[in-house]
Amino acid sequence: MELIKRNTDYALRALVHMAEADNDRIHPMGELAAATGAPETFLRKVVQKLDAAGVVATRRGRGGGVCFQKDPDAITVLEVVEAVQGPVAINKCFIANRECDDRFACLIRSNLGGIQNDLLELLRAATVTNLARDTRLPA
Amino acid sequence: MELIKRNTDYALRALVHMAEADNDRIHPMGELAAATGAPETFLRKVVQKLDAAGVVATRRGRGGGVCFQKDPDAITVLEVVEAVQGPVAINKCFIANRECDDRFACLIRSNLGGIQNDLLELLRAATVTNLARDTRLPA
DNA sequence: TAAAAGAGGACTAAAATAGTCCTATAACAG
DNA sequence: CTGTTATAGGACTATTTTAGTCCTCTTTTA
Repeated sequence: MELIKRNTDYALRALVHMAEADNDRIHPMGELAAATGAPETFLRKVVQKLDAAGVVATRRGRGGGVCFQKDPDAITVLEVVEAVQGPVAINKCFIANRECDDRFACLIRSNLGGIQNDLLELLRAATVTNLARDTRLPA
Repeated sequence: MELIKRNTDYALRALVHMAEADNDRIHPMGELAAATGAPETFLRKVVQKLDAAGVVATRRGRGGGVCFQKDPDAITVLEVVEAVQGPVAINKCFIANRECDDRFACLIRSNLGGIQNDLLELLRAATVTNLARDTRLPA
């Protein structure tokens, strides 16, 4: 099981690519597709979600494309994952704080709830800028 | 996205149910299916994996069923998840330490690697006994 | 006003998840 | 030594999620 699906992976790649550009220029989809290795039509959908979440802004027409709407410093991995994949949970019962319908779901709540919180905290601690910095270092 | 799929959920429920029994008796599949709400034929498969992983032992024939092979104190959530669902990873590139084929996968490695480790650590910290204890407490 | 670019919806393909079913094998009671 | 109760295990099916495509529409600007 992977926490990060392909769409989020593409999103992170695209954001890191953008963060690595010296200036905060606008990046056409075609460029992002080439840089990330994602099919352009698919990446479009991913970027639309980042747009909806206020992470990036897009412009149509000639000279259009994608640029940051938030400072890459302030964009967390959790934010990207949630924007692109939807909510992250340790178990179904945690999504949107849905009420549990039996005691077993609540067993999950009581103890695994801590794990859930810690996991989200981990994902909140990493930002696009972190990732971009690391990428520039030698392997 | 849920970290814990239905099969693991059933496994945890069954193990907690077993841990709650006063004696370490043998539990027939039918009993476990009733206690967990899982379809018996499906639960069978799940338990087989727990057996293969050395978490429980099973006996066939009259009076047969399932019992702990390891102390429930020593059975971690990570162990159960891995036994039933397979490896847990933050991204594909982490499964079985597979080599990355491009720098983006390695971007994921360098920074998200820490998250991966922390996540596994979280799952290692919770045991079946923990879950069973919590379940007995009032909501 | 035509070319370049993203928006958005409907659609399809592939893979993972969740289960079912059927036959075989083991253990034990009588 | 055989019938009954129980798990083993493989093949199969259904459902859902993930991944991707395609086509038409709108926006932008040279």
